[in-house]
Amino acid sequence: MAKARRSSVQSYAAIYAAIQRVPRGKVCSYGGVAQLAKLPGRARLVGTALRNSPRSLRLPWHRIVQASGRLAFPIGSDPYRTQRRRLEREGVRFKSHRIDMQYYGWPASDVALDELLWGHRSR
DNA sequence: TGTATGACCCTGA
DNA sequence: CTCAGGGCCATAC
Repeated sequence: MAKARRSSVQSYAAIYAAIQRVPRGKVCSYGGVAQLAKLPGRARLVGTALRNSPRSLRLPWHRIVQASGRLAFPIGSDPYRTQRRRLEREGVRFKSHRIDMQYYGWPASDVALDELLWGHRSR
């Protein structure tokens, strides 16, 4: 069976929707967004989608960081400073160019992720 | 049509 | 901590 693959347009939509869900003051990794968009293993696509995202969507793009807690842009670069400023304005603290994902990461656990993916308490 | 390039990630050394 | 290797794959040229 060939893996059913959504068109990139559909994937982008799912990715943007996932990004919109990240709460203020929290951050999510590229891979995390991919999972939320039901595109596991495709973190790279999230970066691509973000890079090509229209300003009109007003996405909270700054809340997407690397799984390591570092920003994807080179330290000191213009976009790095912009993203960091926007995060700090929301209360996200940096420790030597790094964010504590245990503390600021969202969703907070695999269980929380499941609920987001499959809905609350299927029971 | 082939190759290169990335706003990535994980594992293992 | 760094580094390499393998996976991922839409885009650009």
